[in-house]
Amino acid sequence: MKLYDTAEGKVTELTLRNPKEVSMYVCGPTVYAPPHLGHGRFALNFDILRRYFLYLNYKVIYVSNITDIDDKIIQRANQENKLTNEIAATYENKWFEDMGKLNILKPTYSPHATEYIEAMVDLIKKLVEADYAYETEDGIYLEVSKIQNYGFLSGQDVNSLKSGARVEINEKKKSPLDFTLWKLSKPSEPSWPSPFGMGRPGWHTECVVMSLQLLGEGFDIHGGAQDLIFPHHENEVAQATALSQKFAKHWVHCGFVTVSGEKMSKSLNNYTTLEELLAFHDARSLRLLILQSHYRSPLEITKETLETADNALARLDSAYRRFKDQHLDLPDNSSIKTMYSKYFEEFELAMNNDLDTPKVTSQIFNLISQANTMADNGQIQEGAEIFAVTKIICESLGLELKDSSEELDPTTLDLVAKRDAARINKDFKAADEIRNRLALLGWTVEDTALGTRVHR
RNA sequence: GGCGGCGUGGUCGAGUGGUUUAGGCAGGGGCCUGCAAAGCCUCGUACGGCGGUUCGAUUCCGCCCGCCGCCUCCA
Repeated sequence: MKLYDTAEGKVTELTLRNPKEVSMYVCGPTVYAPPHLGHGRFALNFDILRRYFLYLNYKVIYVSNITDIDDKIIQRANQENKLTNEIAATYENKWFEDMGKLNILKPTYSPHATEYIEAMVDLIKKLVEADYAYETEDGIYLEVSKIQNYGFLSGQDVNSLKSGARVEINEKKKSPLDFTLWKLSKPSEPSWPSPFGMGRPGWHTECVVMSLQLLGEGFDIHGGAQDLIFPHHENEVAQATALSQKFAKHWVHCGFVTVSGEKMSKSLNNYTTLEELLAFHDARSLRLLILQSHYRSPLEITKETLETADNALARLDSAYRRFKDQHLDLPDNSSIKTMYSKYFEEFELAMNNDLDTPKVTSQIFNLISQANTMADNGQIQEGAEIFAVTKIICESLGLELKDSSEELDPTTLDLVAKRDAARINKDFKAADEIRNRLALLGWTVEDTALGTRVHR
């Protein structure tokens, strides 16, 4: 399988530490606010990658951290007059609630920063002892100039980094590029003991410690969104390098969600929360929309693009209803895979090419057309089998198809029955009136050879 | 200033050195249907600009224009 590797700047063959197992670390959220579409995208992109490994029968160890202590959490706690751990708990719950709605698999491990403080202190101690870190009046810093190859991940030349481009330079540091390992706390702030004084760990230290501890040296994939490449991931590498620890083998970064061409972010205040989106759209539409574009490209997520995805999804669901109603005896999934191996080969070929999910969605819609055409021509069984292929592919990407008529309530069922009766009596006026009523209730009626079908 | 990326038909969004098309959505026409819905068939010939390489470039190279990202916390 080929994946783009940020460090190499090109698509390369993915090699695994252990041939049957994939170890991946994906930087998780800092829990101080509800997740927005940008979070949804990266979580979905990496969920899709993970599920594809599962489809290929790899064992996947998926680690994604929860940053539950940092400046923003403290700030939020102060604003709301709450404890930092209350804020963290609230938004961690919100995170997993929304992730659940998006059908994102839970990480194998979700380590919390606050559970790894001792290990972080140990790492910082080693860095200080090895003379890679120094102390100032407000904390411990890593001295970047001592790191060989600093900048290799992000392709940055240390000398040409424009320090202080948009932020004030901290005069206490030896170099503006040096970054915090341990931040000494002010009296009112949450703090943990360390040989350097009471304080809290720097963000970049968290991820190195937790990834190496849970996955071990030389783990396979480290992921995140593109804004983490520099300095966050570069700084993680720097710490591992300083301690001669083998770090991630392969770096995967996904693109941003954009709003009118600009990055969606908290600071630009142009974001939409996942909750807001889910109030008006099927969560599956977001997944489909994300599958239809490449994970490294910027993606506009708007009312219009989501409505488009809603409609496209309806096409998939409608095929699902159609073949489900036939009540056919279909071969099991593994037989389907054998019988229609060429479609699965096509699927894998696309996915193996740096996750070409847009090509896969194109394949999915072509298969749907093929299945429908067959069924229209009386080849119901073959059509249903082709549809089964499609369904397996969709589900392997976390896209579940469903029949909304399963949610029918008795009142609606009664209306449907009355309309059927009217139609049998050729009382089309009455039948159409009922159909209009159903439409007002949000139900669309389909009269099919197998009876009346109603769906959202 | 350094590094990285983008500019595709009404729209979203892939991809590719050339013969036949990504795909979705929207739209036109048709079949089917009591009418619809769903489905099927069908129509629309696009790749920012200027050069270069080539038998041939949207696809490679150079330059230019426009846009965006990172160099601060950021998914």
